[in-house]
Amino acid sequence: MITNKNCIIRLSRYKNSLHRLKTLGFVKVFSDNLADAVGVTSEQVRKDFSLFGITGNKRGGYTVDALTEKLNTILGKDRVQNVIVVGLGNIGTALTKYRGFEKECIKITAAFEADAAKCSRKTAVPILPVEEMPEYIRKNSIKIGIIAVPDVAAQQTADIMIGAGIRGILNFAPISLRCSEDVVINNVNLELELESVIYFVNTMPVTESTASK
Amino acid sequence: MITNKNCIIRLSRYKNSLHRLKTLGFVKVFSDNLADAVGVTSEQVRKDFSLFGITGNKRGGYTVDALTEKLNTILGKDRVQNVIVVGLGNIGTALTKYRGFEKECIKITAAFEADAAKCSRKTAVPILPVEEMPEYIRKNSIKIGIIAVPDVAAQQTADIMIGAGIRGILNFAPISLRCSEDVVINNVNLELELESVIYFVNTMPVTESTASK
DNA sequence: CTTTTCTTGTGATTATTTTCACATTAACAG
DNA sequence: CTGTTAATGTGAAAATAATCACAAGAAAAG
Ligand SMILES: NC(=O)c1ccc[n+]([C@@H]2O[C@H](COP(=O)([O-])OP(=O)(O)OC[C@H]3O[C@@H](n4cnc5c(N)ncnc54)[C@H](O)[C@@H]3O)[C@@H](O)[C@H]2O)c1
Ligand SMILES: NC(=O)c1ccc[n+]([C@@H]2O[C@H](COP(=O)([O-])OP(=O)(O)OC[C@H]3O[C@@H](n4cnc5c(N)ncnc54)[C@H](O)[C@@H]3O)[C@@H](O)[C@H]2O)c1
Repeated sequence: MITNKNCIIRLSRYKNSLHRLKTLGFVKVFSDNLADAVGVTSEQVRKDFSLFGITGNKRGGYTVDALTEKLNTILGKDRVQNVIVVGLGNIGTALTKYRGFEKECIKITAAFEADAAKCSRKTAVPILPVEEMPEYIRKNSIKIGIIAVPDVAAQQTADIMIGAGIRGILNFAPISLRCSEDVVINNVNLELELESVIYFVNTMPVTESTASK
Repeated sequence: MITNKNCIIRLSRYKNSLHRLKTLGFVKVFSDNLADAVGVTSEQVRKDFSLFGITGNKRGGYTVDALTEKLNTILGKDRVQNVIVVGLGNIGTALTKYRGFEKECIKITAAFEADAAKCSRKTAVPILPVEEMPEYIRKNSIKIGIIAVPDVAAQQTADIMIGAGIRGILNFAPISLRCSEDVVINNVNLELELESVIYFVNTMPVTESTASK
């Protein structure tokens, strides 16, 4: 089984690039084209494909449509993936309003809030009281959830979600969630991402091209 | 020079954990404590410290205050880091409103928008016309910027930012930005992060503890 | 039909990151 | 003061990931 997250992320990027290449009129692509589009080497592209048994034509490259379909199947984009959001603050709202998920077969079916004043069943994505979450997860067999609650509430929220059947979590709270091995947790810590940029900028040697600016 | 991003992210995590441990009354910590808090091994903690010349006491561990200070210095948290945001839509607004950056010495000093209707010099963080951005960057020696504009505008925005002196970018647009080697780009692609969770959930074998749910 | 050209697919190699294993030493107990 | 214990610090080893190098085969050219 492939456990390399970077590899999966690259597959997603290839898929996105393919989409752009198709709109440019490409019918076939070479590993070079994808490599350039994504910013990796062509060997990396072929190696990634090789891991998933994706084959092309010697000298003929890959058919855009066939490749797209294979990638979509691998990435679960052949069917709609239902996702819930917990915590309708700044981040939760941004995600819920974002229209870009639809075309990726990701559907935010409901949001859950502790603050009753923010709840409403009339919005495009219903905002429900967090107490209803476990039942909702069970009834709708939801497997993926996004945590956008304050850090102090995050672990408890995760426990409830997992208890109800959630198997994968995208977590925006700046803490390391603890859970059993069979649940996937992907932590997106924006402060850390920014801090890492800051570190590298402060550390990087000043070169000719940046010195005078 | 350390180029391992994961290592820098771990340093940030250690720093955050230290803060929590201190509020719990810890004066000294062992590599074990930090390892547990962050979810890595204690060897990893010591190895990371070793790379930066951080030393503790045999049998005595590390003094919380001294360690915090060293980490803060390495991570550039000994002084305020000024950052700008470009694109005041869903994500840009969420980041600009977020109060958690302050305590991390990260200050969003201004936001820039193409839509004049969204601009205002009276908000807590001024929202300025994007035309003013290059001048602002130069005048205030801004080195770090966040891109939260639609994908089609992202590369152009990056070019303008870099041209004016920006050295590091946190990019939320779902495209691979191209730039010279001496600029740090950290791409946060939320769709990809979610897709990777979806992939692993769909792929992971169903175990005893998850089967019945 | 034969040769040349171009691109895939992958084993081998190299590089990077993590883990192991243990020498070292400070603190403590007796 | 001496032995024991519990931690650090770091080379060596292992695991993981990326790159290299090239055989193989399809398409195009001659
Ligand atoms: N906004 C950002 O730019 C940003 C940046 C970095 C990290 N984060 C992190 O992301 C998370 C969300 O940030 P935010 O700015 O959206 O916060 P926020 O305070 O705006 O929103 C949190 C929301 O969660 C709700 N909530 C609280 N407890 C809950 C519970 N138990 N169940 C359901 N809902 C609950 C609150 O009512 C609120 O609406 C936080 O952990 C924050 O640290 C946010
Ligand atoms: N919101 C999300 O949850 C989410 C999720 C995944 C990816 N993204 C990506 O993040 C980026 C921002 O997303 P969003 O939802 O905030 O979009 P949005 O459309 O809400 O906001 C974009 C903002 O940028 C402004 N803008 C456009 N061109 C500009 C320019 N050249 N200079 C300055 N400002 C400009 C627009 O006026 C708008 O206010 C997009 O690239 C999107 O694909 C967002």
